[in-house]
Amino acid sequence: MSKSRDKKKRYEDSSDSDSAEEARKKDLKERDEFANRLKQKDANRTRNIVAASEKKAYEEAAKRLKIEAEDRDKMVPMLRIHSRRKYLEKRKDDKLQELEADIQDDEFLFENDILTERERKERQHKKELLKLAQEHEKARELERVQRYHMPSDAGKSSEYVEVDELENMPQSEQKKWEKEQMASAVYSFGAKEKAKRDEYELLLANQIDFIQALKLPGSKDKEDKKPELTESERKKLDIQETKKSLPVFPFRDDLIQAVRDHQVLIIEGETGSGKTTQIPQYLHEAGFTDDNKKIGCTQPRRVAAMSVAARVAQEMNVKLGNEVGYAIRFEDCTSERTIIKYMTDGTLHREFLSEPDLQSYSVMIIDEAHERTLHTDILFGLVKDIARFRPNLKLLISSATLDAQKFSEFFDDAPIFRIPGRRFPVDIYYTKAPEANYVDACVVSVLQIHATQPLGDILVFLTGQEEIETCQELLQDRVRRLGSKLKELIILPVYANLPSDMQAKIFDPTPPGARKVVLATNIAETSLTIDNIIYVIDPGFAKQNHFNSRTGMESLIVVPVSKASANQRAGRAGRVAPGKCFRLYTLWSYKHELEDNTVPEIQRINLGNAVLMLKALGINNLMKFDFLDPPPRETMVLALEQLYALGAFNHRGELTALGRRMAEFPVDPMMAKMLLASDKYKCSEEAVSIAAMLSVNGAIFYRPKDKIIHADTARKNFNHVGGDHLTLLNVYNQWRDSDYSTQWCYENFIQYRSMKRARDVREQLVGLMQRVEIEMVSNVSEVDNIKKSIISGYFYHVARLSKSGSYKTVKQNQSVTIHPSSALFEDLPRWLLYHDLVYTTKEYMRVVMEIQSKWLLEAAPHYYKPKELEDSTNKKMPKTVGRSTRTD
DNA sequence: GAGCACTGC
Repeated sequence: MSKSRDKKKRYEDSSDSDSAEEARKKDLKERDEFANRLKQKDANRTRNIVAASEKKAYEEAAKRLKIEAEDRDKMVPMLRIHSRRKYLEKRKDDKLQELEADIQDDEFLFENDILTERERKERQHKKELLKLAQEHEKARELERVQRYHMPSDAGKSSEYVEVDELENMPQSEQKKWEKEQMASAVYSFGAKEKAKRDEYELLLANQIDFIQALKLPGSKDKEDKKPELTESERKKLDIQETKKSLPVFPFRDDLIQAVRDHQVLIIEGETGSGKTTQIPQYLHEAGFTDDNKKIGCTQPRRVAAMSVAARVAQEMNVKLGNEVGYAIRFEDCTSERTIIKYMTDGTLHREFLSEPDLQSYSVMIIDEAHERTLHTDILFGLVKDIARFRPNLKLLISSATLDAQKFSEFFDDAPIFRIPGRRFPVDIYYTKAPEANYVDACVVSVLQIHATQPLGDILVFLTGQEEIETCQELLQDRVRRLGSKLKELIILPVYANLPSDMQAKIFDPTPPGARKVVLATNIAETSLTIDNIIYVIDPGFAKQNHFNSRTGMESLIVVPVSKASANQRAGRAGRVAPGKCFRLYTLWSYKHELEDNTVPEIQRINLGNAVLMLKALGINNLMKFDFLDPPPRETMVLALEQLYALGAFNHRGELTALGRRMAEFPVDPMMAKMLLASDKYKCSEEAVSIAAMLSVNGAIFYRPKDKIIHADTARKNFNHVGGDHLTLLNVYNQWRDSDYSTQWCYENFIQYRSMKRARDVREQLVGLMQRVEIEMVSNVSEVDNIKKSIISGYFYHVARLSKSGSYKTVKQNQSVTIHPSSALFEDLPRWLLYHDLVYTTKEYMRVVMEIQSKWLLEAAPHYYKPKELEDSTNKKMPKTVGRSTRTD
């Protein structure tokens, strides 16, 4: 800690002369001039993109929604059965140790600091997490697998322990319904199990307080009366009928009035209420789009923004992209005529840079606010601020039930407007004792449901690809052994990295008499909605990314889910009919061990880019920015410190001309700096390609289990002596020379989907380079120049080989290792630049390249002092290290 | 000698 204080002092010492003051003034002037030029550009830019590129946008949207690249099918990784479990086990142990160490570090390093309430809570949360995980392990060691059983016949219902809340429940109808459900469930035990039957009990908890489905008014009569309607007329009528049948419809007039009366309104509504599609239309009909103003609505996901916009355009009988449009990254499907605009939250966040007061909007709706993405969290603070000086701007914050009160308080006690949803009740079952091994428990549960419960598809939530594949294997094996005793069971995996055509299989209708089991990651919690799911199995775990601002290291840990998340999962069973959710943990765990809500993203990630953006929007004191839940102070300090070191801020904390340019790029500040520095080194084409390749996280090289040797050989052909950055450049350039061929990717074990994405990112970056007035020039042969522009951004990420033969990061003195996938894995250059640090089995540097220490002085003279970069290992390297050092 | 939950600009 004292180290960082020294650092700060040093910055100040180096910049307090008169000439520095003048330079500062000049820089600020330049910055403002640049900002003005950008404004001018934006004003001149015609917004009528649709007219020119409507067809293209349509095609692209269709393509994106459609399944991508057929030949990815061939690249599907073969099932990785062996040693997967072992690997998982090993990693879990490591993660546990890491968490433990983290807590110890915390307590040691910050022992004497006065903790804020939040910091104290965070520490407490970590401790509880560790305790939980350890207990989970203990239960496993016991190997006494106790499983819950399916509901038996009604006569035996006294066998089930009723939970207190059930008794408190006022509606006896619920109870009655429940009994009926129990009666309909038939459970038959195997002969062997029958003896044990009495040992088991099912813990039956209360029903989630879901709102009973509203009845759809029958539209059939009316149709019969008017058989002479044309197809399109009937379609129109159907749309009107559907609109009227939505739960939000009866609230139309009250809602419009409430928006008129209040500037900020919190909309509390379950999914399926129709709020996302209807509210913007109501407000449009009520005249909120007069005077050329727009209604905006943000969504956390691209697909949602696109599909909702398409739906609303259809309902309003207009062409998508005209009156109703959407804007997402790489695609702007709006025009000057657009009055209802759907967009992703990140897009609106970016839009703030060119329109900081949202002047063109009369209403802004922030939908799905309870998901608490980084972008919505920042938008909260921004729109709250704007609302103060734009009294005619209406804000609607729409959220699921639990958070509404919190949002209301944040927005100065804004009124809450409640809209019922349309969802069927879901019975929740808990296990009596903690499950020892939840993958096994999932398999057993699936089979029990399949054997005893009425038909209906099953959704199982697991943490990742590995687990899903293990579970799939186990299930297939068991089903095969049971042979024809059971009905057909179709087992389908789904996770984000699965090729889209494989993903699409989960949407195929289940054949009559069969049952579908979908093994999914969190992707099925919000992003994908699968129809006909009646049963949900929830082990209660998920993977979560954590950023440690002290070490700058990221790690992915399996953690218990939150109550909100568990309820969201359960809700997936009640979309088409009453459902059942089997939780593989106890009611006690649910009540006492699960957090109410998932830790918001803003508290878990590196904030470099977010901080730069806010600064570019003129928010000067970020420590006082109005966050709904503020990020950890340390993360904030690290971000500010890095931005200062990069030259985005001057010593007074003001945004510099460089910083203003950096903010234009939707990338990490270090990468933005690298891109801007490429101008000086005349290699902007190369820098942009490298940046694009780095932006698709590590999913470039394809390495199927059965073709490891081929894949590795193919990969080595791309290796560049200069390091992994240049290897990536090689891959991109060769792909480009192949005319972006899919066949080329297949032959070279490269993932086509990732390359396509890199190309999209690259195109966008090139556009932005032109926007910040940088010429695109290519200079592939000048490798040192390319490296120098990378160093200009990433000088913070440097490690040096120590005497002991291991690497230490220069600033944090953290022990790190070259990742085995690196081209330099067997090489041990004295100075290394790494792209990122990730903790998996060890502390790894991913994507590294060799550098010369004198380049560091050139790139960041304010940051490194010559003394710091003296080689303490000037003599020969220890023999054990082997060949080394081509440095300096 | 390796492991990528999920979004998004």
